[in-house]
Amino acid sequence: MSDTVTVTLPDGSEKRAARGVAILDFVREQIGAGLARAAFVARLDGELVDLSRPLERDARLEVLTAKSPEALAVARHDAAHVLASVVQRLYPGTQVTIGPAIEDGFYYDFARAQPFTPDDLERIERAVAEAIAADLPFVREEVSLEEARALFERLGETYKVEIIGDIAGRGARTLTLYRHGDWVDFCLGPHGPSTGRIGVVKLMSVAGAYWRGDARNAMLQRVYGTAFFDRKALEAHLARLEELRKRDHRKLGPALGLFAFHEVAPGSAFWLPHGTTLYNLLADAMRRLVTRNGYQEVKTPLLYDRRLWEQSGHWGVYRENMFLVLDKESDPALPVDQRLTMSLKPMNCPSHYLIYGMARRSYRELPIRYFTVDVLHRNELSGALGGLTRVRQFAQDDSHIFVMESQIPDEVERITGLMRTVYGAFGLEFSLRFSTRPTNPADRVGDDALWDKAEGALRSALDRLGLPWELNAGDGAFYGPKIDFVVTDSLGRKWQTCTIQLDYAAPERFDLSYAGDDNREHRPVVIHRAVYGSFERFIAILTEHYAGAFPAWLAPVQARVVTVSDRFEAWGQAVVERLRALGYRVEADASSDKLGAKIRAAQLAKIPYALVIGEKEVEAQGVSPRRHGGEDLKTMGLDAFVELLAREARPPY
RNA sequence: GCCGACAUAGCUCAGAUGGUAGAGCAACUGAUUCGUAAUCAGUAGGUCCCCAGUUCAAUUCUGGGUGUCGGCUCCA
Repeated sequence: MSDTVTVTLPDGSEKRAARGVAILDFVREQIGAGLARAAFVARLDGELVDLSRPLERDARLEVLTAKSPEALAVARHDAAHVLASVVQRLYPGTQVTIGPAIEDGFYYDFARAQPFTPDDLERIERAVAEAIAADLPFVREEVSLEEARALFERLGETYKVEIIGDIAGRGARTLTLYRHGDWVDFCLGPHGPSTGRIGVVKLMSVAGAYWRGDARNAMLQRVYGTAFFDRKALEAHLARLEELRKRDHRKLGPALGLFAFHEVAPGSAFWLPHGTTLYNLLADAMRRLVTRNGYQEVKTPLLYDRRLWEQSGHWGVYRENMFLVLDKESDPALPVDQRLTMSLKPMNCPSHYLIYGMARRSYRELPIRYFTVDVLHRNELSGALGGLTRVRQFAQDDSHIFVMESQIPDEVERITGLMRTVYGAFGLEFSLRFSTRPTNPADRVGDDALWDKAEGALRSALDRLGLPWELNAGDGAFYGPKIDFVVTDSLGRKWQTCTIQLDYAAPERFDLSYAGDDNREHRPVVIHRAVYGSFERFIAILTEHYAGAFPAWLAPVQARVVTVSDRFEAWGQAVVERLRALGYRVEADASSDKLGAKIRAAQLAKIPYALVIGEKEVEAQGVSPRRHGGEDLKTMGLDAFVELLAREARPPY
């Protein structure tokens, strides 16, 4: 064996290195001292590794500095270790568990009877800063599982010992320890060179978290934090959080008169006049769109006998989430669960199956596409509720499409076209996620053969679309695999909204059929799909995406007339009436405020147009529109403005 | 549901070792008649989340409840 190895750098150049030399030494000697100082971690043949690792074989090497996002994730994991080390010093008896880097930061879960207080957090944060200032190197060591087990048993770290058991169960023979100072943890790594390289750490919050995320397990104390290589980046992150806070639909919604919540109906919104307008505009646009695409709107009952849910499978796997209703005519001596014989619908699907089954269907009718906007109820955990995004009552733009198997790819493509139309109209990017059968057989209906078929069909439809998608194994609905659309808003946040789900099980359960061209009965396949997802969630996303300043076609109030003084009220009123007569949503500011104050009020109400009316406008029988944001369009005749508004207020689909 | 924090005027927030509370904005009234992000003055507005308990006295302390917020595996 040669005593040198060949190292290929990202630019394609090759260098020879002594076998076994540490990456950092190689970089310093063969590339440059500057890069060696800036280096944080390395990527060796695609795998992130410590700079202290030796070069043992020919490999591709990439040096990552503080500029790379991967390095930041490593630094955050470093920060989690530092956090754990100071917590164990400050709070003896606290056990460590896991502490990964996550999007925007990291967390660490501690086993400790006493929760951390905000004061504790401050104290811990100071100690973390000291540990960073001490600039302790991270030292990697590989040990046998037995050694590791002995070490952590001696330290009394029962969770770590449990994890070692899992690792052993996966067939590993060794694991790696990382030390800084006198503190040790085992960890896949990699880590940065030393604590001093982490930069600045800020602890964000404390929270309870179940061990392994399972409510049957012990409650751990989770500390969330974030870390950045420099203070400016941290401040930019905090500024972004502040921007998110300002755009939060839970603040903007009530402030703009869109919706509100009341404690007597947790998880169910009250739609205020402005919000109802917005809701209806979205619903109307969707109705037009789907009608043009061959859908038929139907309305179905809200309350059903449990037999329906038993047939659909909901009673078995979804009952926890359903609102059950007591049958008052049932025998009071019976146990309560036997008297709860009705349920509010949590989904529209079974009712659409019933409609399908109400007539004999021919292959010539397919695809049959039912569309429903009905109120649905799902009993979410009280602690999981929040704003419009986690609610108990909502409505979907819900459809179930009955197709022949051969029609699946076309239909998926057609649905994707709807998604493009709608999301394009809002300037929302989306990506696709393919979710397959739930891992636990108890969480799904239908046998494996059906799942194989459904997953295969959806996958080939995906391939035909040619859009990039990622796999989300085990996250399918209980009745079928699905394609989720993940939307990215103006702040770069991702939201799961629309969905396409394939269902071979339901037609079996409901004995749905159609007469084929062979004059024999066949099973249709059901496609579940929603474009907005739920109106509630979609309006939350749009509110934050637009920061409450909706485009003219959606704005609850499209224009507000602001007069320079009340001498011009007559023409102001005439303008309001003319525009209203044409169907526009217009109001007047009749206060005795000065123009500047009225403009400010219109701006804060996020109304697309303030129509300034003074002497000039009365003479010209026109208005001077000022767009939200400040653009002054100068005086124009009322007809010219009507034309402008007509263009902008036209629904884009 | 579980862990933690929080709950004072429509909104944003002050406040008192336990002696029933204030500001700014908004609202209302009046004056002002004004040209693109705040005219001036006055008035009114409170079950200090709810229910118990302790106390001469509870918005404040204790207990229980409700709601909201941050979380509850992007698995060493």
